[in-house]
Amino acid sequence: MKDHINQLLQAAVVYLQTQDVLPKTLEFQIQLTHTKSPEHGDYSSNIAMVLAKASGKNPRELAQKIIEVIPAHESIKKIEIAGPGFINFFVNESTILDIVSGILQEKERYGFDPKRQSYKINIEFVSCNPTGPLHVGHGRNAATGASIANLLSTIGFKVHREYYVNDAGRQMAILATSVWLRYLQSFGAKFTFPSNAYKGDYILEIVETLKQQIGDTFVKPIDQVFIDVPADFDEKNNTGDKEAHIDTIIVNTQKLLGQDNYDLVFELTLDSILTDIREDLGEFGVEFDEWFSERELLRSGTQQRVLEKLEKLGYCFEQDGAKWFRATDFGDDKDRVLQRKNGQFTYFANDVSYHVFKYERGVDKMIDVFGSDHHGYVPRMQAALKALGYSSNLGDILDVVLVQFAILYRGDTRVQMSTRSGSFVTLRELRQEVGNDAARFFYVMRKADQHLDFDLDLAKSQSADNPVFYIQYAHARICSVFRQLKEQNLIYDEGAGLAAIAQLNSSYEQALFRSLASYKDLIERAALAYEPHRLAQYLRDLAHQFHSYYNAQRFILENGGEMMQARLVLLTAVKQIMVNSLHILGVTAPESM
RNA sequence: GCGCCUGUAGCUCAUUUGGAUAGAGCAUCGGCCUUCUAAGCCGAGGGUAGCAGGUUCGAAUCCUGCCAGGCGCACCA
Repeated sequence: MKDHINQLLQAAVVYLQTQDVLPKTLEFQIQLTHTKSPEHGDYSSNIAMVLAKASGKNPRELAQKIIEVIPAHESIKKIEIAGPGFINFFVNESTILDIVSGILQEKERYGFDPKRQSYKINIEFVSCNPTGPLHVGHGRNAATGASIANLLSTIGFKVHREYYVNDAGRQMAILATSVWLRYLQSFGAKFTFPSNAYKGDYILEIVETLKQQIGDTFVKPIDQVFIDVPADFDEKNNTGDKEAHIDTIIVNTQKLLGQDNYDLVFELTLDSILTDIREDLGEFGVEFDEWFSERELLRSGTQQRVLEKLEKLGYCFEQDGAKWFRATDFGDDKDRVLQRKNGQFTYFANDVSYHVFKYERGVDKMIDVFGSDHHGYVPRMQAALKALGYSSNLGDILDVVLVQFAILYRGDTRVQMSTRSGSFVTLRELRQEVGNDAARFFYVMRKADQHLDFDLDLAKSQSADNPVFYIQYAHARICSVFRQLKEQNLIYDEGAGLAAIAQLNSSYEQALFRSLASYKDLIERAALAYEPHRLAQYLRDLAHQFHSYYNAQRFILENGGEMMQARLVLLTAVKQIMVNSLHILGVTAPESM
């Protein structure tokens, strides 16, 4: 319907151009929106106001001209000029019928546009270092990324969900070493645990697994571990170097264990943490198509290839023995090192190659979901891809979604999170406390780049204050109506309901129709803007409209008949849209509560 | 110092990418259950959109300058 009105307007303006009412050279774009209020009709366009100046007419006058050349159409009831020059379209009942029957037929696929299937979108999210369990910050990234991915695939795009596993690098070496040090402690070794090592309880669990496999065979004398190790950082005296301290211990660890045994500890540690993360996310309803390993990337040697390509293009230079990328040529505020003077590639170089990897798989769009503390990193990444000449017909080849951290509250008091002590609030703890549904919903109900106050008490509360329960309750009530229907041995006749749908003309029903009519448009906008919070907002509104309707009118009528069937049809459509929306957000739709 | 983000009702936030009278929830006050789940509904009060300019038919939204807060400015990852 919307497309149709769009075409009518387009044709009208072009026609006026041929009649010299409007300049022929004029470029314009029709804007058509769902209206906020019923008195403004169903769709509204501002085109007359936009073109008023160029036509030399006042907006209302021009609007009148446009309306005059729009041919009569069966599905448009009337067209009005309102306010400063809006053109408002009122559609008739057949449009409502189209929308409702469309929802009933297409069900969970409603809103899916097959034309988009040829577009491949790669979305990378969570991607946190496998050095420990996910905490509540990662949870928001996971919920946001998953919801965006669901939105995009719901409207038709081919979506590839990917987790980049940072399993190379120094942090992983520190982790594996931490495990071995705890292992030694468990056999009675006495020493001060390095300040920069990982101290979480999960390390102890990994140690237990390790011991089951290898017993005490990896035990080495503790004094050898600390041979030639520089002093650790001392907070009191502000002396020592925690980085040099741990790095030397890592070297000693590898020497004492030998490569094979060290690898065994490393792999076991990595595997155990990745398994945990995978399970955690799985339970949270977040699935990935691919877990891409950084080590695989390094083995592929792509960095060298990327470096050569950038060099050939003339975007590299050498300085102080290192190879640099001229990022400032592409809008970054500093040039960036790709290869250090010791020959090692930087994390940035690896990340560029990773994106090259993704691009070469044949994607039309890459999306990265980052914590917003990484925002400084975005310009250099985009600069590199621009330099490599990557483009897309979906706009920029890389879009970055920045996700702000969630701040946990228990009522009014802020829950302190500290990674330093090794104890923090994990995603798993959060899920256990408030449940998956509340967590998924709360994470995305605010704009991603906005700080989120996550109130644990509220998320747990089973009351009106809690938007998740409010929405789920609406769904459960609809299910309950149909249960009652069955108990009373009444039949739901969809055909009869659809035929009688024009009888639904109360303000409650009209409001619900308007919401249903705008759903498609809403998920498209939410998907393309990467803004799942809009859907959360929509759901709350839809639930509210339903609850009002529920309180005002009865659905199961004593004499049954067309009116009852028509209302049941409306409820079925509302229920379907609720289920679809909740599914996108990863929230369940319970049939009873 | 430079860069990015944010500032909307007492609180937490929306505002369909510049549209019509800036809307929800919480909190406060007042009503509605012998009828499909009261985990609900209806009503009331509450606003100079940080401040000051500018752009235009029209600004919370775009531009400039201040003020306040957050984050980032590594041959770390």
